[in-house]
Amino acid sequence: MLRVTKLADYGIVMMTYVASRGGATHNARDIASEVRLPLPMVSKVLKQLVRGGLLVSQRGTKGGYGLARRPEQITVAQIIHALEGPIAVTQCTDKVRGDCDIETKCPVRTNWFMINQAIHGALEKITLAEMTQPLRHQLVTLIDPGTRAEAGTGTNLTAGAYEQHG
Amino acid sequence: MLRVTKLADYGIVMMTYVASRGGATHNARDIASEVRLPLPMVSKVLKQLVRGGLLVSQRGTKGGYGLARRPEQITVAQIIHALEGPIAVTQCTDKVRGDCDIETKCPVRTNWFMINQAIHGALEKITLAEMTQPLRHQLVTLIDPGTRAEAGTGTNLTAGAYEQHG
DNA sequence: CTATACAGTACCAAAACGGTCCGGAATCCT
DNA sequence: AGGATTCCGGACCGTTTTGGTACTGTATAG
Ligand code: FES
Ligand code: FES
Repeated sequence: MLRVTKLADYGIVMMTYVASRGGATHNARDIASEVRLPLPMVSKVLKQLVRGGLLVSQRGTKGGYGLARRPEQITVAQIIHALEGPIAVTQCTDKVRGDCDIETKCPVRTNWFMINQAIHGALEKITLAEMTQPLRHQLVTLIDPGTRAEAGTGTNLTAGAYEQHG
Repeated sequence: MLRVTKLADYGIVMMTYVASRGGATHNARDIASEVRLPLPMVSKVLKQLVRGGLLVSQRGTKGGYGLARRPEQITVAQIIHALEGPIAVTQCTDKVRGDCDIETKCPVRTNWFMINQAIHGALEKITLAEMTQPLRHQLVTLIDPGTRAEAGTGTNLTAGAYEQHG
């Protein structure tokens, strides 16, 4: 699965909606009806996004929510982080010590750490500005194929722009 | 979070252990004591790995588990798939139709799909052979920086205002 | 025939998820 | 000032998933 929670999913949809409407402020009710989600849920997500510093809120009659900064400065990683905490593929990648029982014996810890870093770095590079339109840049491979072996199983992306280096 | 379940985590540790010991067969009890996990859990994971076609099993007195193919042919993505189903970051990336309620209105569907593909492709490229030793190849970027917009060298989170309010 | 070791499945507690609700607090309008 | 509007901070709760265990059955070596 490797799931992201629905909260984060909703959050990204909502952020995308706000971003697509320029910088104007929208209240929760409008957003809810626009993205077709129940108001309480939308409200909850918006609150967390404010806490995460991605939106700014204005109370009162003409209140609402607006982006905290330019869409180019808001990344998918930040949204996920705001809604479900730090990105950590396993429980052992983030902690420094003592959490995992088999830690010392574990031969894959460092590997997970690097995989995690890579995924995080990837999500960090996708901005809201890019989400408002279908991604047109190429998604390329994550791993430097220095040690490719013969793992030539198919199902690759059509990695056209693939920069080989080293 | 973007978590992988503990089952998959255990599975990778166990697969790595078996791979590091060449192709010999190991029984569940040995593996359990070696990776320091309770036997029933280890047994459960191993069974699922067999069903997923990653291990082969031999019953009887001298039975045990062994790799189904060479470590270079076994990928992290395959292990995750065997233990927790197809990799799908959101619920809407995998299904073809009708699952999501806001589907038609959703502007980020295709983007999620590509992100998902990229992550899957990444995990598909990490083999067991590489997991047995600390990754020495470089993890590189996931996104082709062709259409970078003006995201610039940023990561400047404290960019301050972006005053959009009236 | 018997001990060993995997296979399948059912079961259960605890945690996380998804969603709702309500009493405040700030802001605007009259 | 007073009320209407809108966000804020929680608590709350049913359902699903996760993490882990147990038990019965089947194949195999000796
Ligand atoms: S499983 Fe926890 S450190 Fe490897
Ligand atoms: S959230 Fe389901 S299709 Fe976009």
